[in-house]
Amino acid sequence: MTSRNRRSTHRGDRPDRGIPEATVARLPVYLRALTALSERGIASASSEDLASSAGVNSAKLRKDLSYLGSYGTRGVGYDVEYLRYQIAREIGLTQDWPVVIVGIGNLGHALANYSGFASRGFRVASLVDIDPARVGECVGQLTIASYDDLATIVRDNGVAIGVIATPAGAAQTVCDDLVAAGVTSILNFAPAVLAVPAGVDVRKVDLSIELQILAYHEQRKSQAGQNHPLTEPLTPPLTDLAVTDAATVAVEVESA
Amino acid sequence: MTSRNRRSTHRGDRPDRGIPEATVARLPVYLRALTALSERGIASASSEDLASSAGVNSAKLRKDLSYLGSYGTRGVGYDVEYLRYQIAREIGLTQDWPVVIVGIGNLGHALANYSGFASRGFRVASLVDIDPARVGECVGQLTIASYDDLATIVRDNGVAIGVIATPAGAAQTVCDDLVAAGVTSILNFAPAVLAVPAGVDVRKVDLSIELQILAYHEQRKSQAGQNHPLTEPLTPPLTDLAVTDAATVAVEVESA
DNA sequence: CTCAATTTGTTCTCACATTCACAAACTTCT
DNA sequence: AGAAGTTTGTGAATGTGAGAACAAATTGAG
Repeated sequence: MTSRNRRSTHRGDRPDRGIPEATVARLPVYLRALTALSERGIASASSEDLASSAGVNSAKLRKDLSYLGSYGTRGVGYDVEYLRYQIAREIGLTQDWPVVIVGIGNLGHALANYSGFASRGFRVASLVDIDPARVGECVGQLTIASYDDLATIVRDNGVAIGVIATPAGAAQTVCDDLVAAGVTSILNFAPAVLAVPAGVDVRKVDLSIELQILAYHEQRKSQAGQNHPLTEPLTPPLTDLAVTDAATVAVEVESA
Repeated sequence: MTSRNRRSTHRGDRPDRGIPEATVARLPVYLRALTALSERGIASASSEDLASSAGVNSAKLRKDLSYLGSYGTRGVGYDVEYLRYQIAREIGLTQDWPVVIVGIGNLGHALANYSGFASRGFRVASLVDIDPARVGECVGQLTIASYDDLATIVRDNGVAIGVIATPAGAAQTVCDDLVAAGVTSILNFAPAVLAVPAGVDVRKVDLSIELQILAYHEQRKSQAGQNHPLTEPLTPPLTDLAVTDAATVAVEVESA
C-alpha cells in the first residue's frame, strides 16, 4: 500500500516516521479547521482553503501534510473527512486518553469543566487535590479524590498523561509522584521548571510568560512612535510590526 | 556608560535593537529563575547556575543575555539583582500594563484571580462579560462590567493588552471590538484563529493543542515498545526519547 | 485523444536557532 | 607581579524551519 520502502519519497529520509516538532504542533490546528469545514458540510478542500482556515500559508500546510503521507489528490484537493481521520490517527486521537488533573484550585476547576477535552479523545479520569477539606467535593461530573490515591488512580485507569495545576511549590513533588505512578507525559501549569527522567515529556503552559512576550512587543511598538504612543509613528516600522503578527503559541480553552 | 555606539559588540549588527523571538520567549523564564535565586538570598550566579535554574543549557543562556548587553563579569558571573532589573526593563515590566479580560466563564474567573499578574506589572483593569446577568457580579476585587463599556474602559485605562476568554464563536467579534477600541496586543484563549490588522500582536494559548502534542509523543512511545507498553522496549529508543524532553512552550498559572 | 487548468508533493534556497569551542577578561593565590 | 583557574561573550559550524517555485498528477472541455 504505502511506498514506505522506496527512497523516492522524502519520508525515506525519515525512516523513524518522525514528524518535525513544528509540524506536530500545527496538526491539531489543521484538525480543528477540518472539523469546522466538516460541520459546514464541506466535503473537499484545497490546501489554500485549509491554510486560510488554519491561519497558515498553503505551502507550509502542504509540506506538513506530506510528512503524514499523500492524502490529497492533485488537481482536486483533500477529502475533508478522510484527511481529518488521518490526522487524528497520526496524533493518536483515535484512542482514548485518560488524564488526571492534580490541584483543583481556580484553574483546576476551569480545566475540569473544559469541554474541549472529551471532544478530542481526552477523558478526565480523576481530579486530585492535596487539601483534605476539598476531597469529596463535586466538580462537574466528578468528585475530588484524595492525593493519597493518586498512584492507584493512575494505575487502575491506565493514565499516561497528567496535568499539574498546583502552586509552583508543589509542582515538582506532584511531578515526581505522577512519574513514579507511571505517568509519562505531563502538562504543567505551575510556574516552575520540572525535572523529569528521560522518556517523560513535559509541556508547560505559562500565562504570565505569554503576557510578558506581548508586553515586550508592545513596548517596542510605543518606542518606535517615541513621543506620543497614540500618534502615528513618524517612520512607520512596517518590517518590525509584520514580524510579530504570526506569533502564536498554542492552547485552547472554552469557557464551558 | 554603555558602549552602545561602538560596533565592537554584535549589537552593532542589530541596529534595530531587535531580539530574536526565541530569546524573547525565554527571557521571562530567566526572570523567574533570577527572582527565585534572589529570594534565596543569592547575590551572584554563573551562567551555569542560572541555566540549570531555568532548565536550559548555559551556552544558550549566555547568547540570549548577550543580546541585551554585557551585564555579566568574566570570571565571576552575573549580579542577580542587576540582571533581573535589566531583563525586566527590556521586557517592559518596569512599567504598568493594564489589561482587560473579556469573557468571565470558568477560565476568565481563574485568570481574574491569578496572582501571577500583579507581581509582574500586569494589572487587571477590568473584567467584561456580554451576559447582562453576570454584570455587577464580584470576582476577586473587581466587579464584572458590561460589554457595552468595553471601548470606554480600554480608552480610560490606557489598556494596550486584551485577554479573550470567551467561547470560540465570540472570539473574532471581541477581537475586532478590542482592536477598534485601541488594543494592540491580544492573548487569545478561545479555540479560534483570529484575523487582526497589521501592527496588532496575537498570541494564542490552547490547552487542547498542548494535550494533543503530548498524545502524539505518547503514542510514539508505546509504538516503540510495540507489544507491552508497560515493559521495557526491546530496542531502547534513546534518541527518540531524548528529543522530546526539552519540549516546553510557556505559560504559568497558580491556583490562587 | 489532446490540451488547458488546477492543485498537490517536493526540491531548493534562505533565514533563524542551537550548540560548540575558544579568546578575552576577571579573580585569586603564590 | 605573575601564573593558574574561572567564566563570559562571540565567531563558526550545524541543525531546523519557512517559503518560493516547479514538476507531476489529475480533471474537464473540446
